[in-house]
Amino acid sequence: MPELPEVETVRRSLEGRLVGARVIAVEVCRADVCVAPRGLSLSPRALLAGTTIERLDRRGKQLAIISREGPALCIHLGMSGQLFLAPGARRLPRDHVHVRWRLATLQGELVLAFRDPRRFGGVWSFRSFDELVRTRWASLGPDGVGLSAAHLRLVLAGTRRTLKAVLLDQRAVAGVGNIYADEALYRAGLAPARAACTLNRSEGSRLARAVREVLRLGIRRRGASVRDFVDADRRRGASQDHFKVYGRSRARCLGCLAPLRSQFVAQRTTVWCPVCQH
DNA sequence: AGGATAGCCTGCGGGC
DNA sequence: TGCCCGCAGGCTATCC
Repeated sequence: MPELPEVETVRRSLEGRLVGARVIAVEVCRADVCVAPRGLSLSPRALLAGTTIERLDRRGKQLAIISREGPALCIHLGMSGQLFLAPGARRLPRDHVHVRWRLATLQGELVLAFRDPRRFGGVWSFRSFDELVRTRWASLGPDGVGLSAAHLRLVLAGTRRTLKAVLLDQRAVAGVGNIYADEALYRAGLAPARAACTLNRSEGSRLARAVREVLRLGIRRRGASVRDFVDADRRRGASQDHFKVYGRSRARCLGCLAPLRSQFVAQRTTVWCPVCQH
C-alpha cells in the first residue's frame, strides 16, 4: 500500500546516501519485474551499472533514480514493494528480492535491494529521465502534494464519477491511494460516493486542500506502516496511528461519535462518517 | 464514459 | 497443527 507519503519517505531515506554513489554491479534475480527501455534489451547498463547516481525524483507513487550519464530508472512499489539499503547483502532479507545494486559510496560499499513479494511493482528503465517523464509519467496527473484547487475543480467539473473514483485515478491526481483518499474525504467533509460534478467551488477547493494536507501529514509522520511498509533503513512510519477513518469501520467518528460506515465505493473498501460527510 | 469484473501475487488471520 | 477461504490493494485489460 505504498502511497505518495510512503514513497516520499523511501525517497528521502535513500537520497543522502545514493546521490553521488557509483553503481558497481547489478544483480537481477527475477528479470520479469524489470522492463527494458523501448527498443532496447535489458542490459546491466540500462539498470544503471557503471553509472553514477545524480539524483532521485518522485511523481505520485513512482520513484525515479537518475544517473549522471543518462539512463534513469522508474521504480513502482506496487502493493508490497520495498527498497532497502545496507552495508552488505547479508544484512538484507533474501526472499522476494528481485534486483540488487552494489554501490560504491563515500561511506563504503552499500547494497540497494528491491524486494516485492506480491510483484505488483516493478523497475522500468529509460534512456534518460526526460524519456521517463515524456512516456511513463505523461499519463500521471499533478503530484498530490502540490495539487491546486483550480486543477482539481476542473477535473471534478468534467465527470459524474464518484469523488472516491476521481481521487484514486492517477491521471487526475498522482499519489493518492485507498488510505489517503478516505482520509482526505473525511477531512473535507465530503461523502465518497458523491458525484464529482455536484461539488461547488468552495467544496472543490476544500477537497484539494484536504488532499494536500493529508499527504503532507503522512510525509511528516514518515508514512503509514499498516502492514509491512518500512523505509530504506527498515524503520516504520507513524501515520497509521493518526487515521481518522481508514481501518476504523464501525468505530466512532472522532468528531461526532457516530459509528463510521464501510462500503464498497469505486471497487475499494471505503470508510466514512455518514454524519460529518455529505 | 465509466462501471463492473477479472487477473496478477503473497501473506495473514479466521474458522473449523 | 494444518487446511481452506477471503481479503488486502495498484494497475491494466476487457466487456457492457
